[in-house]
Amino acid sequence: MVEKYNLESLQLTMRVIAGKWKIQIILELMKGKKRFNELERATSGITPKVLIRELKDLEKTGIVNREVLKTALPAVEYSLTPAGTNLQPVLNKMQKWAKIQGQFFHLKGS
Amino acid sequence: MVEKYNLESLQLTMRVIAGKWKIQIILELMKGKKRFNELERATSGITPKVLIRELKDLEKTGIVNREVLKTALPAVEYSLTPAGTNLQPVLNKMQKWAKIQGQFFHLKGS
DNA sequence: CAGGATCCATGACGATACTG
DNA sequence: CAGTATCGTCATGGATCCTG
Repeated sequence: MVEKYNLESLQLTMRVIAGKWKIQIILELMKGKKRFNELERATSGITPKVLIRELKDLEKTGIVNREVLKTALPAVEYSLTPAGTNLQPVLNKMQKWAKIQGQFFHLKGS
Repeated sequence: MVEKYNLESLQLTMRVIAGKWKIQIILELMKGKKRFNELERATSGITPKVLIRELKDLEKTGIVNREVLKTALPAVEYSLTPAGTNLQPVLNKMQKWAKIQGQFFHLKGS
């Protein structure tokens, strides 16, 4: 069945989870709350600057939640908002599609 | 239910349909075969160079099909491959998600 | 520990002009 | 009509170093 699409919201949705890091972070947070440095280690190779920017982006778009813990040392925990967990069906479909396309689907054979 | 995700294929899927033009083109082609200049008019504001590049990208990733017609004047028709039409469930879920997030979801309130 | 500043590389996207 | 060529801009991501 063909639905009625809103181009803008589709593009917005893409922007919100596209890029090199955002899905990685989201997948990581789907496992549960994570501290900043846990995320830093989990997404190997990311620099603090980029991680911060990505997290702020995800915060702005309502996908992750930021919580400052009142512990001895500064600590911050990130977690998914409902909007974030609602992304699962989207990712499921994407995953399914990729699996179906299989090996004849690969970028930059150029 | 949480599925097992493959990060790389998720990112690949995103890359394949992300950007300013690709979804527009795909949505247009979901209506049926289109000639080059039809696409050019449908995606208002695009320049030939960019449209070509986007179409080639979509061809490379197996999403669109390019067919040269043997008419008096040079004519080319583009259409979706099965892989292309298979994107519908993905877009449906994205659309649904965007709708649920509603107004409190907007980029760059910064 | 969490986050910021600065500088830099690259690729996406754009404008204009031109051609088989 | 369906492309190409050339040039330019800007956002994303990266490296390194610094700080409340």
